[in-house]
Amino acid sequence: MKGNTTENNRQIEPTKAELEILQVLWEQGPLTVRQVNDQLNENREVNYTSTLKLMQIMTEKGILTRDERQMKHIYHVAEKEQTTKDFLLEKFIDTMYNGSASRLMMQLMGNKKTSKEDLATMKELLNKLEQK
Amino acid sequence: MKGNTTENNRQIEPTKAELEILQVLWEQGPLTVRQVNDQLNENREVNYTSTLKLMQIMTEKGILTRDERQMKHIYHVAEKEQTTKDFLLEKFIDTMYNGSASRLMMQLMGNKKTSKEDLATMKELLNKLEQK
DNA sequence: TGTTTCGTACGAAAAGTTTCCTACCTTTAG
DNA sequence: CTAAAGGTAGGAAACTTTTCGTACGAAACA
Repeated sequence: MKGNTTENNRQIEPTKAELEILQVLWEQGPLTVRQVNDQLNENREVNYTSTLKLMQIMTEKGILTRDERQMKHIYHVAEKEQTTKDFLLEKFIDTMYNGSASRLMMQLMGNKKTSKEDLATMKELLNKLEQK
Repeated sequence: MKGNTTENNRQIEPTKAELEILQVLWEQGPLTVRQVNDQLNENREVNYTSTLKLMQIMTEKGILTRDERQMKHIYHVAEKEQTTKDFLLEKFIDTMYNGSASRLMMQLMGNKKTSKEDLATMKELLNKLEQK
């Protein structure tokens, strides 16, 4: 009931572990499994074949594509980073703030972790936007 | 490695289904399982005992507490709504925007789904904040 | 050339999450 | 008093996600 052939145009929601891999690829561009795995191992211990398997699955799902011309396959992210992030942000706002971006904004401003610099930057951005 | 006795002060991350239940309780205040289940069934079919089980698990985990004085137990959210949302938002910003709130902001402004009203509201909020 | 190292593929175990069946108790209606 | 309705508890099945063992081929190197 998930991967049917007729309606495959819907964004795929990456799992937690998949998102970790996406983050690495977003930051560092197309990489081999070895490179991704090394990167992941900076944070936590992961077996090479675990990362490999996950990236294979992601390729099946269409989240990644790969260049197989060399033995060391090179993996690319299929969608644009922005597209995926837009989708995830939207979903987050929907479930957490009933779809209201300004409600998220309010939360952000009340949050102790949001720095003054962040707030200043936001203001600047809004001003620039207004001038358009 | 999860529910040890010494270090239990860390925020618990609700699963997807758990979040659904939290949303109902956040909106409607303390409720019985029946009430929560009815609410969930407005969106999708869920068996009563599934909801019950989930809420029992959430109680074990400390996400919910319950008043057992009546046969129909009444479930409360243990943490303040804001506390949990702060936590989840922070985690989201960490994984998606490297911890930078203003980067999220930028994304928000570029997003087609963010309405003009939202942007206006945000600006207003920032102005108010500045005056303090 | 033989052996060690590094790569992919695949299946299945392990872990995590969600769903629901069954048992049994309490309350309510007849 | 009895039957039906509605409640909790617990275990196990079903599904999803994550991890890794094993097999096997290609490349590097002694």
